[in-house]
Amino acid sequence: MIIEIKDDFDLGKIADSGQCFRFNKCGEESQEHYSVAALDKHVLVKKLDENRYEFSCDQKEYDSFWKNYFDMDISYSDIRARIDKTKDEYLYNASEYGKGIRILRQDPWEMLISFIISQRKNIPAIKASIEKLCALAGNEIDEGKEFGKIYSFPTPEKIAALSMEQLSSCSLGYRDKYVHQAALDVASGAVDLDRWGKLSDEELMENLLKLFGVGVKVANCEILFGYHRLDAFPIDVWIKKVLDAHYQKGFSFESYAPFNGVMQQYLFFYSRTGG
DNA sequence: AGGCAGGTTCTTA
DNA sequence: TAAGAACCTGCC
Repeated sequence: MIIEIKDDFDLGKIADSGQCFRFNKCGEESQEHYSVAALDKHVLVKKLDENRYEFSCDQKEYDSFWKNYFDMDISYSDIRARIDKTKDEYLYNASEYGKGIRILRQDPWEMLISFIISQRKNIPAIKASIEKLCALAGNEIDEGKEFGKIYSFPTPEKIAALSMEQLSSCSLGYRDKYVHQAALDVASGAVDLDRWGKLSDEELMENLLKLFGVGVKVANCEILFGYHRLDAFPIDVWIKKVLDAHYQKGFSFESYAPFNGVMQQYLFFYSRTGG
């Protein structure tokens, strides 16, 4: 089905923005489209022209899932408009360069595991580990003729039931015990990620930091990408370089609240692939 | 071959 | 309480 999207929406930039790991470009140059997997859903999205996109799902699934996943109720062009070129030219340039990025509304469980795995790994390695984990413990949700089979992201119960040997086979390295413990915590009910969504920012951060293998950076990624709290500002090596090089007097968080996380995405994407 | 990659935990003083 | 080392694995 065809969807008209007028706000910022660039699949390639979203794919490279580091917030999602099951987003893949496929097809020929002229027939380019993106394969997107989230939890137990999968869709192909193809750009037809400036504002029109073809989704491989029906209207019902778009309305009930993907519309929310792509965060279509928020205007990212309005958020970009808050940036004053005369006050922060670097951020302005980053936002122009990253125009089209949106913060996806992803699942807290999937994001928690994904970002625990992400530590001290590069993006291709993160994606490879997640795909192995999905193939090992997820369910087949799409036969994926041209791009390989697509599996759902495993439930906490499924991961909790894996042996350490099976987890190791996903190239998790020393993170295998973190993933295993997180799965046990959630499957047993000791950790209730849905309920955590109702907590204050401070309480949510406090709870996340108690999890084995979760430090400040991973917790902030979970808050921003898993809970879609757009003011969270994860500081990784790339953002640290940006802050050191361009913000010695400090980044003006107060100017962009409650959307500092969106600014973080522009800075991250710009520093990695642009200037 | 040695260093490093979207960090966190563990060990020392 | 705070630095510094250790950590899996894969890829230059």
